[in-house]
Amino acid sequence: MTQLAKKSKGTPVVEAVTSADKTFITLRTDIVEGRILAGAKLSEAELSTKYGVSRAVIREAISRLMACHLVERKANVGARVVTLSPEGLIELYQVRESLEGMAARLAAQNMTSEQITDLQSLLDVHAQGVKDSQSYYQEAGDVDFHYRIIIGSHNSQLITLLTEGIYHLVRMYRVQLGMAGPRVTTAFAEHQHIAQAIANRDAELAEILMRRHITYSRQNIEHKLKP
Amino acid sequence: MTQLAKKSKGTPVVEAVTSADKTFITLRTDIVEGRILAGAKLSEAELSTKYGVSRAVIREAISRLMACHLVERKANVGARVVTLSPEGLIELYQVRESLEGMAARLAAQNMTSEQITDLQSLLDVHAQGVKDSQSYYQEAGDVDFHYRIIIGSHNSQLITLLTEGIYHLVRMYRVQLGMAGPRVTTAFAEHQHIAQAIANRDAELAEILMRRHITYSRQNIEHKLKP
DNA sequence: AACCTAAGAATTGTCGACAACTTATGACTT
DNA sequence: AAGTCATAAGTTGTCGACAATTCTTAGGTT
Repeated sequence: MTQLAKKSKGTPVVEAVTSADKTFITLRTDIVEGRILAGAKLSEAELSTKYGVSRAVIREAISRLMACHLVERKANVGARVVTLSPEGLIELYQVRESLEGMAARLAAQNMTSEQITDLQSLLDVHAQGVKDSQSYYQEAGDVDFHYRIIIGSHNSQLITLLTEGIYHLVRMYRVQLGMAGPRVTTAFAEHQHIAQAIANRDAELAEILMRRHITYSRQNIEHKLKP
Repeated sequence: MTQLAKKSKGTPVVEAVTSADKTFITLRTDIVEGRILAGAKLSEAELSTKYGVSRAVIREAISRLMACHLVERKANVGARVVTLSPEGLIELYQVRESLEGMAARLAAQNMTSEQITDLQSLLDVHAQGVKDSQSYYQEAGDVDFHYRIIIGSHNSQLITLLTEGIYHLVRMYRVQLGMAGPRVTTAFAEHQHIAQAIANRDAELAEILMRRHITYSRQNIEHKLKP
């Protein structure tokens, strides 16, 4: 009886979690946070003994990592963590600029007023963090801000694309290439302007500001990479 | 010896093809072209006997279909072809508008002059097809036009996202929702303008025209869906 | 020494069987 | 009759073994 959490009769409280799920999550965080390096080989036998599960489970987990574009696999050769190039990170930011720009536009149109007030109160909390310069929480806060706008777009295709795919990739690139978190202080002001545009339901402006915000981040990265 | 095609010594001419590869491709075309209907269950045992392979192969193929967002799977329940809603198709077109708009902009900057002349000669061929109104080839031609611009963006993240993911989804939605191919005659003129902007290396205009082009397609679909 | 060849080792792909879970069936209670 | 519960049947998840392929290494040839 591994499935404990059920309502008395009807639907389960949480989705069923297989050991492949857990292995996938574990591997994903290990890759994203750099404990498994870029280009590293994912040996099925090795991982199998390490996590105490069969190779089938490992293969399942690797399949999902491939779906996230975090690893690549060649037939009869094996799976490797994707190798990172500075150009690849730039390309990713171009995609982000486009998609998150649209997310901001749709968010201005589709966010509920409750979601908007939540977004603004989130920024109030961040304002305090900026003063105290708690860089760790600012990294998480940045993710959180963008995440809420993505969700606020109410476009499920877009949400899936960004939250299940691109975001993990961006985080991995940042860690692997030794980038610190986002530009803290300046970025915060940009966040405020974006939130204001959304609150005003100004879709065009929200898109422009978000694109510019991400463009700045990209340029910031380009500058660090090619001094 | 299933791997025939090798050079005398070095790298194989074609990538190795596993039976999971073939099963995946077969299932994908069956789904995209509507031979397996939306919402249909993909029973592992059934497919296993149908294609004469083990369940492991079927599971591998289904994993890749999930990566394309063509099927969804719940743990201990099974995989189903994604169910289609008109809203979902609209959402997809919003994503396309954003991504292909960027593709056009990048193509104007990055396409080689050879790629550009190829693109223009493709349109010359299409011009003939429009006269003869060969609707089948125009469907393929539309795909081909967009495909070349995507490739011309030279952004590998974007290329993967569109060609391995979104395009198959769009085709499936179109078939399932009984949409005919794209708006033939008017769309052709739009293609010509986009190609011209790219040839002129006018990135901004190329993006605007492409976004407008896809917006028109979306509105065309919205009109057909809600009369 | 460099290069090709062939056997051996190691890894991935595929298979069939069993375990765990979900759904369907039917008896039992109120 | 409706609902609950237990059992049965069917499906998916996991496992270990074998087959097919790739990589390694030792040997021989020029």
